[in-house]
Amino acid sequence: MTARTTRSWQAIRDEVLRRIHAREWAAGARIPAEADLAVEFGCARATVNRALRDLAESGFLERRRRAGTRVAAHPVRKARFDIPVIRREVEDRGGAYAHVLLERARAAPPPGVRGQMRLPPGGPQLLHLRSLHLSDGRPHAYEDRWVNTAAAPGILKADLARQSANEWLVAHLPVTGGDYVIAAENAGAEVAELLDCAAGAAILVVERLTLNGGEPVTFVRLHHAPGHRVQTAI
Amino acid sequence: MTARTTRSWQAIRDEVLRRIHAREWAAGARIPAEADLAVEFGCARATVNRALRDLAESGFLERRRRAGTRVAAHPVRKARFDIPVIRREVEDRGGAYAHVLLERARAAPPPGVRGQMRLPPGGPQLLHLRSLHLSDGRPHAYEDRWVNTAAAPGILKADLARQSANEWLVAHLPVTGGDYVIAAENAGAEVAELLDCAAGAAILVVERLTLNGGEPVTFVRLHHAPGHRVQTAI
DNA sequence: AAGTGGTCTAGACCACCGG
DNA sequence: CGGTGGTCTAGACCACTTA
Repeated sequence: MTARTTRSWQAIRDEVLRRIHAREWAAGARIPAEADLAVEFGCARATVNRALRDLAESGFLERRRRAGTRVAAHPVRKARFDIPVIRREVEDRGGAYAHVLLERARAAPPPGVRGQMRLPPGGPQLLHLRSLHLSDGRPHAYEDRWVNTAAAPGILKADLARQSANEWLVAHLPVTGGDYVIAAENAGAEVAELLDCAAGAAILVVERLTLNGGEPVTFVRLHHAPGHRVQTAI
Repeated sequence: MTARTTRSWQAIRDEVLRRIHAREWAAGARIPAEADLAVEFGCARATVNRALRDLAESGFLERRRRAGTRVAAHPVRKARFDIPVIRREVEDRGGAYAHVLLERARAAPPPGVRGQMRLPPGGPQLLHLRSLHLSDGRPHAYEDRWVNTAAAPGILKADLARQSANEWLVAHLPVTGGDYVIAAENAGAEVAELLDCAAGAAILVVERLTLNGGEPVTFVRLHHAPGHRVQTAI
């Protein structure tokens, strides 16, 4: 039924998007209220609301009570990408996954790490883990991780040579927030040897801080082997 | 009113999330149907639907008709980040923005670019643009862009020395999809000179393909100055 | 075939906040 | 103050998929 189709919230979303792109509704301008659009499209206001809410989430519209809905003046594209467990990242690319635990020690983190983890200076020691993730036996990523054992006491009893800290944490602790940073760095001598590449090679570095209810759980730096790409669809 | 609060969709979402994290509902297990939860929470099914739909979007639940709703076996964190116009990226960091158009020519793209743009071999020439984005007069990013003039004819008349191609395209053409890739590369001699850094320095490279209704519009490679970080909150 | 999520409706109340 | 979006309800029909 076309009549039904043109009343679906997706159809309304597409029509609104068309008007934005066609400049029928100019950037920054106010668009009709939900109630008016509902009359125009011959549907319930909730249906219009669903469509406009979706467009607002995508960054095309800005909505405020009383002030109404406006076409975003500076449409900011938003991209989403997944942060999988590394084992899955490797396996999804068709590689056989393995990992090697290089170091496991309780230690005081350098001030920079403590700051990144939002922990006060002079706090307790943390669990320091260094490991190598392999794809088909070749280095995929080198991981340097600090774990706040106060937030994850159980990890002290885990066999991290069998199950990587990455997977243990995902399986045992919820993540309520954190930070994610991507940068490029030249491989130092140690990283170059671990990743079996030339010193100075451009390395994609991912830093990740994860929080559980505001409490810092772990901070990890992942050095990916040269050529690694983070990809996402817009 | 607490009774009202506990019936809001956010409250239901939080309670469901709590049960997942508390293992009351195990990973991979099926959870009660919407109708049952609506009875338990004393609310309308639409309210439960809103909560569960939100959790599914966040990756905590997997929903399928008839099969029901399950706790995601491998919770995949999803991060969102903004793709702003470069001018805004610079200005948001407190820099004064400027840009320099280095080259503007019609040319045949190398096969790799044509492939990335999903254009057939031997097609028409494209508009090739190279420019430098500056922050407080210092290099911020070097841009190498190809524009499919068949999809954006108006750009041939634009004064791209005044308004960057980036902004012109955002202002004149909708974006319906594309690809986004982040990688690390060693600076070659040309890039090093343009970005005023040492040859071989690790450079964060962003490749972006944008489509308009399935038609390729532009493919751009952005080489960011050393030290650049792409950051997002999880 | 039937259970489940996806969506729509018509109406209602409310929170917010601009004029 | 009053208009606007945010949300909730009770009910309904439908699409999909699996048992």
